[in-house]
Amino acid sequence: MTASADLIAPADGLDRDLGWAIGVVSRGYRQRAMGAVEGLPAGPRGYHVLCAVSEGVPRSQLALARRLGLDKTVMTHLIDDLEQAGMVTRRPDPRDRRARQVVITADGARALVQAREQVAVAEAGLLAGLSAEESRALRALMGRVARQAQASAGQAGDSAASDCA
Amino acid sequence: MTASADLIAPADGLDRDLGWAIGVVSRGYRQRAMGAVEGLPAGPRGYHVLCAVSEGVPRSQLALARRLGLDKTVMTHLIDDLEQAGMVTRRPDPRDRRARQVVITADGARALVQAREQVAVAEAGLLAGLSAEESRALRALMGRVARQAQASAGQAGDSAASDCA
DNA sequence: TATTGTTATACTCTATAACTATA
DNA sequence: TATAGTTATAGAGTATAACAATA
Repeated sequence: MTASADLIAPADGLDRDLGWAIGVVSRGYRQRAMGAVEGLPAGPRGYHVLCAVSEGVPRSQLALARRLGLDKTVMTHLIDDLEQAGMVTRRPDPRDRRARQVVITADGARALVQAREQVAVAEAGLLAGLSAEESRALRALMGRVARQAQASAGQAGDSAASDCA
Repeated sequence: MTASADLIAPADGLDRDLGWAIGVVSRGYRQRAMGAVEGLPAGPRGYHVLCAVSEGVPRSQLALARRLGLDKTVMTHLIDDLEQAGMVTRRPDPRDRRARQVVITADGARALVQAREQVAVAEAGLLAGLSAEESRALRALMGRVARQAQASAGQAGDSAASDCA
């Protein structure tokens, strides 16, 4: 730095700039997570799609897009990549010939298990400065804020939130 | 796992997928903040630059970039936009003819005060589902994680973190 | 030789519109 | 008329390399 010494506030004044903290944490997570899901196509987003696909009954691309808060055009490309990598397959919905059900393959399930482990490691690294209790508190609070944010953003949200971990 | 029904966790299992929550919260914040800083150029990033510029002694563009964890090439464009809007000015550093000091103008200071108020409103909206104590806890925890993430990412970080709010 | 700042380039993520085939 | 999916396009955000001026 050029010269300074008199910063306006002490170090903990950052607590009040939530947006700044969110941006930094988000970038930090993305960097770590990108390494963790290296084996998957489309990076962290492909990982989350795979998570959603593996959740329960096969869903349409549109249902997946709504679940993840993404646009359907984005979902097309993500499914393209995952299908090309042999991790999911598209099959026609017998009850609606417009729709396609997306199902995970054995390879996809294997890759997902592996990715989950490495993502857990990456998350732990990100929260390394926090105690176990603080980590739990942060996860819970962020989860609540995220659910509310998604509910208020995309009104067509599904019932439950992602359980992927 | 192909067509199962046995989900691993109930709805609150999302607590464990921190990355997902971070992404949703980050997007939600950006949407709200973009409206809040509408009067500033370059959106939330211009706002944060203006925050950093107004902090203390004038700093060089490179110092600002390091402080915000951005690349110096990004900083060039951000300062361009802010200068064109009349909110900051570049002036030569008398002690280093390579460097330029970035200082805030009266217009910039006025715009920043106004933006801060609206950003506070946006943040409050994002955390509307949390109690006052929970909000404080989340801000504190996110701040700690952010400081550590920035410290481990850009080793050349400054001493203090942003106090902008 | 290293650093400050600029420019140019490319790649990713995101947003939008237009089109098809079904309903 | 509305919906599921695809394609194409344009805009941000980010990362990198190359360059000029100065240290």
